[in-house]
Amino acid sequence: MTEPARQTARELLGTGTLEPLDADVIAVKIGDRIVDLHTPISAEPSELSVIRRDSPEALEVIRHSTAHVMADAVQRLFPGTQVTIGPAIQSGFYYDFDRPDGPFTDKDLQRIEKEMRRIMNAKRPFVREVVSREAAIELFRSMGETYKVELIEGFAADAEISLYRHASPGRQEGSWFDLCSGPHVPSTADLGVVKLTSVAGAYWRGDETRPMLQRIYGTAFRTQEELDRYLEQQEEAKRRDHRKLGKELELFWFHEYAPAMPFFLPRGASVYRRLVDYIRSLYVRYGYEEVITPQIFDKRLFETSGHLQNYRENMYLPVTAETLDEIAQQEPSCSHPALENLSQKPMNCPSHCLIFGQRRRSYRELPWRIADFGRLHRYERGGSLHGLARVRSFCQDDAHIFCTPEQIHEEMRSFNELLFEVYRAFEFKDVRVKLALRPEKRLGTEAMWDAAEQALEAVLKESGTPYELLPGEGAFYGPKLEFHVTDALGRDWQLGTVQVDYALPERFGLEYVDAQGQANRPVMLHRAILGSVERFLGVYIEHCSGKFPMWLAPEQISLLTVSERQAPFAAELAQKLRDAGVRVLVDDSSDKLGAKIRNGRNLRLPYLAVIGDQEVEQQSVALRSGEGDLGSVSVADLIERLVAEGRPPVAGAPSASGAAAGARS
RNA sequence: GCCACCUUAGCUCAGUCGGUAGAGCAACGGUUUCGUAAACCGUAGGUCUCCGGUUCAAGUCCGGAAGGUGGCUCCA
Repeated sequence: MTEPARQTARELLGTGTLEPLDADVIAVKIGDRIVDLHTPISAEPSELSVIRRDSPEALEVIRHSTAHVMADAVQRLFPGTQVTIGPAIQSGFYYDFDRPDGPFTDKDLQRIEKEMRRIMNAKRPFVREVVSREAAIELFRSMGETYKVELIEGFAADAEISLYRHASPGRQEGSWFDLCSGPHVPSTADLGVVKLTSVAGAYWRGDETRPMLQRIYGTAFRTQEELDRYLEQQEEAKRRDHRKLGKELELFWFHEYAPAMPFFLPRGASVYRRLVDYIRSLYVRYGYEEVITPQIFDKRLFETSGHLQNYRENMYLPVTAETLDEIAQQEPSCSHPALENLSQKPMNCPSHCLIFGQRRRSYRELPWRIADFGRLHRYERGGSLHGLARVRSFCQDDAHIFCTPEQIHEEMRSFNELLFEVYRAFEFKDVRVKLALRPEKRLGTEAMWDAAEQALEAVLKESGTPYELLPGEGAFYGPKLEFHVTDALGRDWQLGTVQVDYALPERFGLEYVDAQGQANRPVMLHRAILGSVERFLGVYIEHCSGKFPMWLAPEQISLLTVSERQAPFAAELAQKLRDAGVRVLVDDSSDKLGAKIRNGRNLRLPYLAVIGDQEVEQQSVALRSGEGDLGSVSVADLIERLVAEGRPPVAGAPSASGAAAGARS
């Protein structure tokens, strides 16, 4: 900060070497960094690009400044409330407060919003000020802002500490200020429209051992039209919500007697089964075998695997009546060890280790890929449950690959190919890859973790896949590659995963005999493509808005009669279609045609076929799809068409997405 | 788990100041036999999530529980 060349962007822009400063300029960009007009920088004017109020980057700055105005309003209305942090986020902004009087109500939000408008209407400038570390700590301490003091104390020794002030009506110029690195708009006049959306508790620094703060979420846009468009998008997201569609389309259901454990109704079970069958069909090509394993195990299994030591809080520990009686006899106040004699499995890997160890294994058997669609139970905390996306009872398209260390690379490559073939088939385009590294609670040596993490990273680098690192997020037995997609509401969910594991084979003492007759330890890869079938279905329902493609739809077509006279023809045609393997409904109710079409459309059926006297006469149907009227189609053509379109992506002739991988196996 | 909010018919939702339960859709019965997004008439459907409290009286007010919804670092 002693560098003499430093000037603010406002000064640089004023020199005439760039575009002249006008009222629409709210910040500049240097490379990827957004810098406001208040902050001194050492840069040449040529390195700057101007951010105007209508540039996409401006929104972030506007929202951050709006968060400041909100904090100002809150402290005016609720004296004694401490401010903490308030960043701009993807869809708006939030600010966390410590309010001694407890949470904010919806009424409070309205008052705050009103106060914010008053402050914004005053149209006063933002001002940046640099202070020394000592002065900053002294300042915030004297104000009783203990969170800010804690923040400053955590900064690097050489960090520049800045305050941002803006004026609010009835106060001295610049009297409200906040510790902040910016960037901020030049003036409150540059802000747009604001809407406070919700309140929520949030732990200080996301740490549940720290105080619970009150978070207020809001969003801000340049214009009312933009805000309205955003609100409309939110409405659309709600219409696609899989929990809503699950109910409307009678796909699945929950009952409080089995919290977070879905019941799949006939229509949902139909889709579910087809999903699993599709994965099974791929396993044939990719060289997997399927096993079926028990549900409940003696606790010794999970002691061996380490689950009881590392995963206990997520496990269901079933108790039999007999066990309960024993407990009652031995220990009236109930003892834990007895309760843990049996465990519901939370993962399939331990039983697969048992199977591997069932007999002597040869190197000729490796890589050995065993798949399992067993039902798993995991106790998830109440607050994290969400429709089908996070449940306590589910099944994965799970498989474990036992192989030699040399085979890891090829197995990873082949899995990657399989996974993207599947994601392409479901038309998931924005898949994000994350590499989760060793967690605090873990098995195995550092050398094992080094090797495993490197193996995963190598495949990513080789294929040129962009990825993000997640330190500390790996499974307790190995690092993970995670494949993430976004739901209709913008939430991020992990679907597929692949994990390299040296630890479990070690704990189970697994061995294979190599070509020299020596015993060797295999490596184990844990992998899933859909991840949990439940979650996948939930995310996919939102992805396709409940309009399942032909091969997944519970019913592929509904035959709609115009009047009673066509009922025999419809019944006859339905039977022909069923004989050809088509899933068909008949609507020969006394509803009028318009109502039948409406009902069929609301069910998101791929096809509707209208049958009136004319169609009976011509042995045809008047076909329509989600897109609209497709005209008259003969019975023979209809059957052919539905059968062809109803095939899953890889069952018969390879589709565009299946062709590349079809060469393998 | 923690913070806030929600829970009334199968679904979506009304229910005023505390005075004893309503609509639409769906279901069922009947009438209608109809040509591209909702025909008409009628019937039935309720432990107002559960437990407790206040009150002459509770869907409504208070406390607790269960289930659900949003959120719990995208770091000043």
